[in-house]
Amino acid sequence: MSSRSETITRILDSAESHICKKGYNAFSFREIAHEIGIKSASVHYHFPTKANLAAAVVLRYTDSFIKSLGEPNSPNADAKDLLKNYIQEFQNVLISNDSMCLGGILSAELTSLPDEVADATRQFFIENLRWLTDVLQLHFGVNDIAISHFKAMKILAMLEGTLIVMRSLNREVQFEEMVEDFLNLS
Amino acid sequence: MSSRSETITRILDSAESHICKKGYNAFSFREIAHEIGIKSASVHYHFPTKANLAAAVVLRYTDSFIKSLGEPNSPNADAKDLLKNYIQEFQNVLISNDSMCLGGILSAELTSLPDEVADATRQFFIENLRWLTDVLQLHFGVNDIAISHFKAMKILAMLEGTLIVMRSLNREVQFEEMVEDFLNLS
DNA sequence: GTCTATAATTTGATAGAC
DNA sequence: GTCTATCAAATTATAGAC
Repeated sequence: MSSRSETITRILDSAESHICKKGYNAFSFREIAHEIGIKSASVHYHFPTKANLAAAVVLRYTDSFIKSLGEPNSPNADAKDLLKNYIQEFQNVLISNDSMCLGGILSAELTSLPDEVADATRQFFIENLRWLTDVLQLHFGVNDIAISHFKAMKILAMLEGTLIVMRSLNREVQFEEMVEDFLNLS
Repeated sequence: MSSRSETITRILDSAESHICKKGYNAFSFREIAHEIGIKSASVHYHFPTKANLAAAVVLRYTDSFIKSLGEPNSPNADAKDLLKNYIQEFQNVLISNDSMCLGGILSAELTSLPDEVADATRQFFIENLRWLTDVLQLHFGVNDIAISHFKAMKILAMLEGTLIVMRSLNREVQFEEMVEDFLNLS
């Protein structure tokens, strides 16, 4: 849709990478500027404040993440493939070096975030939960809305928690086993 | 054992509270000093560096957390009570205002932490996993070590993830339902 | 759109008096 | 053990030239 300039894209890419690795409070405009070969004042030209930049990062991340999951309402979507793909997205985060899920790391830091960034972070989780709930209701016959919400929460929490725990324990995760677990929908 | 001075205890308390709420990169010596009514230079007298202080916080937290869980080897320990108590500890974190599990928030920020703090954080998870694995093996007859490790990881990840997700979604968690889930050990 | 220059503030940390 | 005073560095952000 809106064709962002190359510079803006590179700023967002760099900021996203830094936030996923270290969080909101450990990256600076100078770092990002240096990384893409401009000065920090030029970053401020595109994103007036740090909160503004971080919020833009989260919105783009959420949008691209949800879009990558596929449409739960699509009639020919395979139910288990949808969930497998979802888990695969988290597995990708684990594989990409020293990174966390953007939503997960920001949610951990939530109390220290500017409102703008905290709101965008909450939205990430709301949209994830909505997608998961839709999949569970449409494809797994979980009609009770309280139950489907609980199961969706369980899946999301398990994946975020796995990233958190695996960050400190360098053990390789058996994501395959987790997939099975979830598909059984115990 | 070592009788720490009142001041040291208050510094550690304040630092722990700040880290649990905002993470390592969003608290300062001045904040803590002001909170307990001394000057930041006096905090440096007790803890030379920020890394030093944070590491001390994590070590104390881990020690007290594990101790509070009860001894898995104790012959008269009730198996389900041990696990229920474990989950209760996490529920307490959720109830205490705007707080995360110290290990969870630091693990999210791991790449931005001084080595000293990162190492202490890893140790928190190692000791949690050891305790959980012991409980599973001693009381639930999970003899296959790979399986008990996986189940322990699942429980720990689920609890850390629940804290992360619930921080952004202000929904009340059905911990009771989770307890049932875990006790079934699906 | 990018730059130089700089303001205003905060931070981790140290020296030395009491 | 706590204080005052201060440093050196980093940070977010702005003004104004090109």
